Order: sequence, then C-alpha cells, then structure tokens
Amino acid sequence: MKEMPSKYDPKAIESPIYDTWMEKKAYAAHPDDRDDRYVIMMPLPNVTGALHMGHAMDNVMQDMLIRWHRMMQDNALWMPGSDHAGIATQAVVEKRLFELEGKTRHDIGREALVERIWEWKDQYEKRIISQQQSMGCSCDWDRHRFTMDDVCARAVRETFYRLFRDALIFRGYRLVNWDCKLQTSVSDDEVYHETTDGHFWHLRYPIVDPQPGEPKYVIVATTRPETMLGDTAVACHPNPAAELERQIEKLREKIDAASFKEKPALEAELERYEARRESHIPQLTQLAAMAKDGRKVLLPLQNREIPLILDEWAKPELGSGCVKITPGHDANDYDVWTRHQDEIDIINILNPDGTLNENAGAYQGQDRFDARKQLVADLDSQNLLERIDDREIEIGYSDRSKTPVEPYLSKQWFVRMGDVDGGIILGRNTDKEFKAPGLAQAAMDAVDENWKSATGRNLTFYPDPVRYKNTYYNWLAEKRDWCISRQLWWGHRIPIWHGVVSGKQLPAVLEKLSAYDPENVWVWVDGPQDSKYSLEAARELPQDETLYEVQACIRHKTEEEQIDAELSALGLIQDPDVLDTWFSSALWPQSTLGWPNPEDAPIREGQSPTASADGRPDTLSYYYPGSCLVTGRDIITLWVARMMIAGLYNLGDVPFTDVFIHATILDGKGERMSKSKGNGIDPVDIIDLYGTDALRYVLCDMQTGTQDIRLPVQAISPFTGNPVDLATAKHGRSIFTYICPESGKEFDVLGTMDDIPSAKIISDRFEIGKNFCNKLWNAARFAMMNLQTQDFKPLSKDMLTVEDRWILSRLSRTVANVNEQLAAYNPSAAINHARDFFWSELCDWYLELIKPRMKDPESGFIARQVLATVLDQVLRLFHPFIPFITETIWESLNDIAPERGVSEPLPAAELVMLATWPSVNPEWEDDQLEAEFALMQDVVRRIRNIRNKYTVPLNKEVDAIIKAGGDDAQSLENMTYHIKRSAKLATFQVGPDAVKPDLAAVDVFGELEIYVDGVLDVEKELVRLNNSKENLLKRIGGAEKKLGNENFVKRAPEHVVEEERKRLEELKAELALLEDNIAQLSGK
RNA sequence: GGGCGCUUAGCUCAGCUGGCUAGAGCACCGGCCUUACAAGCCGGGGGUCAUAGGUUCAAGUCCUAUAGCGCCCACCA
Repeated sequence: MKEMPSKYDPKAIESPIYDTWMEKKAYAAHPDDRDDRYVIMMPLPNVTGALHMGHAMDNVMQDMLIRWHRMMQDNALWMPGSDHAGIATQAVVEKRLFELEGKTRHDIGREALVERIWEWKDQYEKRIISQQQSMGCSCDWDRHRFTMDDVCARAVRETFYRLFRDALIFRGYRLVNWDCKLQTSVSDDEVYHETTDGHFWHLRYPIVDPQPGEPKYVIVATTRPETMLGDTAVACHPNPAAELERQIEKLREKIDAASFKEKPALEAELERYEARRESHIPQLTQLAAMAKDGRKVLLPLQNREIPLILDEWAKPELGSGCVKITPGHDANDYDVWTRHQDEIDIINILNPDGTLNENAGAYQGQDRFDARKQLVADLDSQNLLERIDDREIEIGYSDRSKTPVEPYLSKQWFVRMGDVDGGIILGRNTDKEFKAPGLAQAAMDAVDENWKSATGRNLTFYPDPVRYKNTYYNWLAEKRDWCISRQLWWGHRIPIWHGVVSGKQLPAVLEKLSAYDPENVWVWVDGPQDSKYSLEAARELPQDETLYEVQACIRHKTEEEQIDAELSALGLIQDPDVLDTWFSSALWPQSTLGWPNPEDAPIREGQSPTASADGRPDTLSYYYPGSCLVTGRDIITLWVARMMIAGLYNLGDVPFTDVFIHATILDGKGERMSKSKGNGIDPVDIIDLYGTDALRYVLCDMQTGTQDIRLPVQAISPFTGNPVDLATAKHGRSIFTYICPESGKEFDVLGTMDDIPSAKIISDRFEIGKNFCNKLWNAARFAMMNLQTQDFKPLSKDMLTVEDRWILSRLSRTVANVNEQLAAYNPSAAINHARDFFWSELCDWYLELIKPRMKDPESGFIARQVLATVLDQVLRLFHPFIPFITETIWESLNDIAPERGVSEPLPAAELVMLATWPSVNPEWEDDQLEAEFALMQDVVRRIRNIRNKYTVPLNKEVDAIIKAGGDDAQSLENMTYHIKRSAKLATFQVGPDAVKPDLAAVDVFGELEIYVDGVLDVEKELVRLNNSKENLLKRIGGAEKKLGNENFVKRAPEHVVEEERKRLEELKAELALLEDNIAQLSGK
C-alpha cells in the first residue's frame, strides 16, 4: 500500500508522475470512431530561447482544456511543435558566431551556418520540450513537429506551388524595411518605433537659371539628409493657395470640436497657417507655375538637374511647402514616383549593408551615418544649409537586430491579399470548394456569424467575440500584400528558379520549359510594367530586346535536383531567399496532420502514423478542422488571420472554430513580459520554488475575462539571497541584467550569460497555489488515515445523514458550475467554484462534521464511502488545473478505496488523467436541504462570533438556546448535532417557547433569537446590541425611503416592490426583538 | 492622427441582461499549537466603485465629457 508522505513536496511527486504518463502514453491521440473530438494546435514557441510566463499561461490554458476534454472522453489531440523562427533564430546564432569566433555568416558560408543553426535548434528544442513537460503539458509527443520537418516542408512547397500557379504569389519591386545588419528585409510587424532626439535639416536646392523675380533656390527639409543623394525631384502642390485654404477650413472645424485643453495649441497652429497666405503662398504659386514649365533645380553635391514636379503630396501648410522626392528610400516618395514614372527616376543609393553605393557619388563606400555627417558639413560649407532644428523623431528599428531600418527598394515575393478580378477558388478540388473575391476577403467573411463553411463551421473569438473580431477584421480589411521573401539562409527556400531573358531568347527557353508537365513545373513570365504572361501567352511575344523574367516553380522537392540542373542550363537559378516564417506557421493546422496527403506523409521515424489503418480514418480528415486555438492578443493578426487564409485556401474550411484569447502577463511596471524586453520569467524558477501545480493553479486563477495580469516579480539576489524588486532595480550592462542594490553586483535574469550569476524569480502570488495544494494534500491525507478498505455497498438516500446529502448536493452543483465556466473560457471562475467547494464546504464543514462518525464501528462505513466518493470527484474536478498532485493522491486512493460511489460504484480508472469527468447529478441536488444547512451555518457563525467577542476559549463549551418557530425550529432541531459540534456547545435547545437565560448574550436575526449563556458582560453586550441596532435602523431607513417614493412603487416591477415591502417588515420585526433585549439588559 | 480597452479595499482581481447591506484571495488586526493542515483554524476592520454631469423609480453596471494608464494601426519632407 502506498502511504502519503506527511509533507507535501511537489518536487518529489511531479517528475515520477510525469514519467508514468509518458510510459503509459496517456497523452496519445489516434483517430477512432468517436464523433466528439477536441483538437488544439499549440502556438509554436520559437527555438530562439527559453519559455517565459506568457508561454506558461498559454500552455497551461491549453493543457487544462485538453485534459478536461480528454476526461469528458472526447478524442483529444494536442499537437505540439516548435517554430524555426527564421530571422530570430538566424540572428541569435549569427550574433553568437560573431561574439565567440569573430566571424560573419559570409565567412563560413550558407551550408555551414545552416548546420550551426540546426545544432542550436536541437539544443533549444530539447530545452523547450523539457520545460513544457515540467509544466505538465499532455500534448501528443509522438506527433511533435518542427516547421522545417519534411512533412511541413512538403506542405509549404505545395502551398507555394498552388498560390504561384493561381498567380496569388508574384514578384515585384517594393520598398521594404531593410535591416542593414542582418541584410534582410523585415516585415512591418518586425519593426518597432522609438522616439529619439534628432534633427531636422533644411536644405537649399538652387534653381537652374532663375529668371528675374524668381527665387534663387527652394528649401526642402529632411530628417535623413543623406537620402538627398538619391533625390530625383522636388515637388510642390499644384494649387497651393486653394489647398492652404482647404487646410485652414479643416483646422477651424477641428477647433470647433476640440476640447478646452486642446484649443490653444490648435489656435496657434491656425495663426501659423493664416500667416502663410502672405509668407509662403506667393512663392509656392510661382514655383507651381515653374514646375508646369518643366523647370529644374540642381541637386547639390551630385550636381544633377532634377525636375520640379507637381504633386499633392507636397503640403503648402508644412515646412517650406516644397518636398524633396527620394523614391528609392521613402515610402511616400515611392508613391509619388509611381504617379510620375515618365518624368522622374528612381535611384537606390544604398548597398545591402547600409553603406552608400556607386550612385552616391563622392560618398560611395561610406556608412550611411558617417556620410550624413560629412554631407551636412559639405552642404554647410557651400552655404546650402538653411538651418537645423532639433526635433523628436520616430525611428523604426528592426526587432531582431535592434538597428535602424532603412526603406529600401528591392525585388521581393508577395502573396496577393486583395481582391482579384473574377475572384479566386478556395479549397480547390475538395468537396468544400468555394469562391471568394480574394484571400483577405475570404478570411474576413469567415468570422461573420452568418458565414458557414461547407462543414457549417465558422470562427468565434473568446472571451470577447466582438472586440477581438474587430481587431482581426480591421487588420485584414487593409488587404495589404504580404511580403513573404526574406534574405536569410535559415528557412524554407523559395522553390522558384528565375532568370532574365530577352524577347529574342524567349522562344528557346520556353520551348524547353513547355516540355515539363505543368503539374510539376509551373511557369510565369513577367514583362515590363507589371505585365504577366502564361507560358503559352509568352510564346506570342515579339522577339525583340525587351527583357522578361522567366519564373519556374518546381512542385516536388524530390525532382528538384534534376530539374535544377536543366534550368541552370537555361540560365534560370533558384531564388536565394527563404520564406517568411509565418508562411510555414500559417500551414501548421494542416501540415502537421499530413496535408496534402496524410497517407504518405513523410513523418519522422517512431511517430504516430497520419495514414488511415484498420478502418480508422487518417488524421487530416479526422482532426481537421480543429477546435480551439489558444493564444495572446498580439497573435490575432500575425498568425490567426494567416492560418485562416491558408486553411480556407487549401482545404476550404476554417482551421478551428474557437480562438481563446488569454490575458497578457505584465510585469510589476505594467509592461508586457517578453523575451526581447528582458523581463520574461522562466517558469522553471517558479516551479522550483512552488511546484508546477502551484504555478498552474495561480495562472488559472489569474485568467479572468480580458483583464491583463500584473505580476509584480522579484529576483532573489544570488549574492545576498534577498529578493530584489525588478520594477525598481537598476539594469546592469544589458537589459537582461540588474544590479543588486545591497551588494552592488550584477546578476542576470535569463540565465544566458556565462560570466554573470543568474537569479531566480519569485512572486508571492504563487504562494496561493502552493497553499492550496498543501491543503488538498492534507485533506486527502486525513481522508486516507480514516478510510479503510471495505466492500462497496450501495447507499440509499435514507442511509445518508444530512451532511452527506448536503455535500453531495453541493458537489453536483459545483460540477455544473465548473462546466459552465470552462465552456465560457473562464478558468478563474471555474477554479474558484471548485476551490470554494473543496475548501469552504468539504474541509471546513463536512470533514469536521464526520470526524466522529467515521470511527463508528456500526455506521462508519457510510461516512467513509461518501468521503471516498467526494474525494474521488474532487480529484477529477481539479485534475485539469493541478494534474500532478491529483494524480498522486489518486494512486493512494485507488489503493485504499478502490471502489467508490454512492448508489453504484463510479467507473474506475488507473489514472485520473484518463478517468471520466464528474457528472452532474440532479437527483442529489436538494434546494431545501441546502437552505436548512445554510441556516445552520448562519446560526453557528453567529454563535462563534459571540464566543469570539467574549474571547471564550475553544476548549470551553457554552450553552446556547434559540427562540424560533415553525420550520426553522424543526430544521435546527434536526441539526442539533451539527450546531453543537461546530459551535462547541455543551447544550443546545431550540423552540418557540425558549426562554432567555438571565445573563445571556443575544443575537437577533430574522425571527430568530440566539441566546448564548454564561459569557455575558453587560456593558460590552449593550455596545454590541446598539451597534446592531444602528445598522438595522440605517437599513430600515433606506427601505422606508424607497417605499415612500411614489415613483418607485408605481414604476418598479411589482415583484421588486413586493420584495422590498417584505424586507422592511422583516427588518422591523428584527428591530423590535433587538429593542426588547436591549431594554431587558439595560435594567441589569 | 485613427481605433480599442482599463481605472472597484493597502495589493492582485471578480461583479452576467441596471434591483436585498459591492465580493474573493493576499496583506492587516484580535483569538487559537482544537492529534489532516500555523502553508492551518475561528472571528474582525477596511471601499463617496477615477472625476463631473446625464438617463432611470433605481447606476459600480447605461450615456456624455474630463483626467490618468495601456494596447493596436497609420503617419510625421
């Protein structure tokens, strides 16, 4: 027999329990004939580092849901995995390479770098998995995937091929955010902005051949002066006077609507605008006319003549009213260029590494920031610098390298998100095939509650459907093309071979290409001006010197090597870029299940099969679409939207029906916890100190609605052992280190620095969880001490005592409440229902009441059997939240009381993890009994209160008498035992004719009078009673006022008025009784 | 600049469609080593629900404005 140790020690129990689950493969899911299935796709942690509390929250929520559904006997699959996280991972490894060996990626080459990243990935993936396992995650480890696994790579390639074939993937020139350090483009999502002190340089551009009466130069301003080297025009507004008036009018309207506080600033602005009518407009009008005449200005330093052009981008109300146009390095200027392609050039002045290229003239080879300094000095010496203003500017930084990004013109691959002429086909060749205007629109439609896929499913966000739907919707509504190429070496390489070919050479190349089956190799030919030709159409093109880009997509990796050789011979080479990480993550819900074909999915050796077998369906048809995605708010746009698009496009169905958005964990300063901020906490540190179950308990308890969680954290200084509040501590040499205020020494909170001691993170919030587990442990231990192996006997209701029937009634209601709250994605409310039942009802009342009964040789077996049953249900009920401790206790309970139940034995199970979820038993629920029990509890509390007020020691029993009539008297009499035991009474009497002992303390409530004898101190008692009276009078006053209000009586619903009347009467009766008692006592 | 959200006890948070004396945990105060648990038990104090208006018989809950805080998106020659 397995005895429970007397002390709760999470460290001792958790790891053996996890081993048991692993041994028995309790986590494993296989398709079968069950209709109810529950599927969660784990949001992929990046292999860039360790998990923090945000991940812990995410994982615990998923584990709680999956365990709950598994116990409800759903076929429950939780698919785990990790993400290769292209930029993030390559950046980390490159950084280490440079720090440790002083080498760049170019020194060691593509193959060697990728090999090193694989090593890194293996190491960190292991660490992440071990963290998830120590958190108790019951994912299906036999299906663990990595986004660069063959099975995922195949899905990526297939999707790319299909999108390319459908012309939804295309290559084009775009201004992208360029990371000069990592030498790659980064998406908008990967750029963060910071306000810095900067300057605003006002430059003079001389006008070419100024006529008398014309200005000698125009003034333009910039925060990035070096970009002037790439200027190709200066723009002014075509109708500056009218435009200024329009702006003035707009500003006036705004002033009318503005608040008192905003007005002064706006009015000052208006004054400035108005002054411009005189100061700027005449000259701007003149410049506009000059621009119309095709006049030019001389670009300083470059000595290049560039045109004055007319464009509405120039704002007459700002600066000089003229604006320099640098199409190659500014997004707005790029737009201007697209409107004036015939008039002006587009020039790129940057090399990929951020130095200036040959287009920068004298500045070629200089770093952009060095060039800026020299260029400004040069302008100054030529008297072309009007002035420099100090100004706060927002600079965009790459999230990965922390260096400023540059807008940079380059050729990139895009997914077309917008609507397409004639619409697009989604779920092609499936039974769910449908048409939509475009990819983004399809994903937007799918959150509309009226939209239904072929399976009748759509997507809902929880716990706030409207709010999060809007976030999702607003982002998609922009329908911006998705840039999917990254100039990296780590990731899925773009399966396109391309080359530039003239119209003359085209026929020969196309001849060769048309030999391929289009099912294997798909070809598009891009011509000038965004023109695009199919292979057939391209053959009709004129054979001239026009340049075309031939693009061929090879569908299958297996054929790549051979075709690569053949295409190389034609001058087509594979694009060196890799795909945006989100491209493969978007496919996660399908690629992991074996899409496009689970029957031959290239899964790793030893993994659970995806193919159908023995009459069981394959994983894709069985588990897709899934059930719930659990994630944080920030992921809605990045990932949820893209999974929707990919799911709808490939399979014609949503990837899941529910999205559970959990709270964001903030630190003590209210800032979001994240790795990049250095305030992320390793949950393992919490587990070390408090145990996994404590961690999980508190995370569940904190997860209420949409409220973000503030978790003030402290580090235990490795030098003093004292806690250091991280909200106020000073940082050390990096954002990951802090200075211990007592010793002045530096420590690290991530554990990634080799030369600095790391500190553990504590937060007293987690004590709550540990205390709870300790309580559960001790209650269970107490139960075991009293239980004994006995044969199961069916218990009928009349064999049960009041407290037995009460606890069973409460249990059933608790199960119903927990179910309801979990279904509504409200873990906090769920766990609190369970907690209150266990702690306040089971421990505080039931256990105390049955202590003597359990020892009774005659009837003890009844109490013991009920206790075993309730404990059984409590363990099941808590298992999804705190799996380790419940599983451990379950083992002991199975030993000592293998058969448990009331009228019949409960279904047994070796593991509580696989046991059936408690059911609601309406036949146990008893309103009247609960009301009577509540009355008894109320009486007991009032007696205890009196005892406390008079500081009666617990071991001194007192006598109590209650004056009560009717049903109350009857039910209290029935519970004499309970009252005597709980209130520590020597004697207890109740009845309508009860007489107050001479010197008894009194409490009046409702029609009841409680007399506690032998404790009285007249003065104290009078004070107590008068306090009660005051309180009562206040409430009576309130009620009378309410009822005296004619409108209340007239307009409030009748039952509300009626209740109020009844209440007033009761209060008055109570007051009368109280006053009697006070009068009596005053005479003493 | 556009959009969204938050402000309830010292702290962290509940409070559904408006309706009994606004709740919990932690912290605090008083009393208990009652043979499961001092990581516990029993009892208690503490809130003009950010501010100002409004709607209503009735407002923490609905509306408007103000202040503070936060998030997302866009943009700043």
